[in-house]
Amino acid sequence: MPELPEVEVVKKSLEKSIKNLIIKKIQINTKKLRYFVDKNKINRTVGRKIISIKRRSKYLIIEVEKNLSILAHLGMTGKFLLLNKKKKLKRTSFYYQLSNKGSKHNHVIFNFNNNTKLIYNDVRKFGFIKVIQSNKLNQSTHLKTLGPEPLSKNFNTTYFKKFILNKKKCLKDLLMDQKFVSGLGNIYVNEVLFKSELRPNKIIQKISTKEIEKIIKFIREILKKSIKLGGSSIKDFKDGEGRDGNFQQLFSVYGREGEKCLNNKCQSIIKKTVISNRSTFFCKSCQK
DNA sequence: TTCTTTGTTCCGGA
DNA sequence: GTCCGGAACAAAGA
Repeated sequence: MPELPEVEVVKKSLEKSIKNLIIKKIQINTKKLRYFVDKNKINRTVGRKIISIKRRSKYLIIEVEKNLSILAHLGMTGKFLLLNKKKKLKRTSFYYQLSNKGSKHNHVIFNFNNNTKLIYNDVRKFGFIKVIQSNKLNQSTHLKTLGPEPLSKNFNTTYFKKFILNKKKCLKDLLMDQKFVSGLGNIYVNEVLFKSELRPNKIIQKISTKEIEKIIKFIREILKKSIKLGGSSIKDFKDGEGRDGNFQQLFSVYGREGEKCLNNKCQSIIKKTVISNRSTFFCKSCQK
């Protein structure tokens, strides 16, 4: 699943490959992704140069000349793929190989002035691509309610304490709340709570300052490590190979129901439960 | 056929 | 008004 680290890797990849290129043509092969695909609006970017690539939470923002931005979200299975002039996959900005079977899910294809192409491919069609005026991005429904970036200085102990005042949620729901901190998804929240040795269903009013510090520390640590690995695995990417193996190895609890806890000397088995309709994995011995 | 999976938005109830 | 939890959304594999 594309979570914050994956989107960050995509951003860095696109910064190297499509910045300063001019959009020559856009092929749109679907009427609807997560939302209606507005061909007219998207086509307004044709003829304009790409001036910056940004990430906010899990959103990717491709800014073009004259106050337009392409806002994209990868949803569950969205990915950007880059084709060079010989139509060979030059570098994927995400971890799936583009198979022949997968090409029917190439929904939007950007053609650039140097004959390279950027393909938006999405099997589940749960992602989206929109074009918005750059100076109105922050007021868009998608971005306006987002909390601080988890890797920014604004996300700190003081902020954490202030936000949870008079709130009743459990810890997992808090970390999943994009208004609290933006960009953490189910997988990383499971991982952070395991490392922090805290129960997902712990009531947030019962969390100590030390525990808050631990949570923030592990959020930063896990995200940074994942960004680093994502980057290296794209560099080492070879045709016909996904990066599934490497990617999965990162997880300490997610998807490990029934398996032994990975902490030293712990003999417990990882449990699975459901919180707010999301799979939740934890060790009942290590997480208090 | 039904269940599961993902993140965001929307909506009803408290 | 505000907070919170759950449903809906697309699509496919088990």
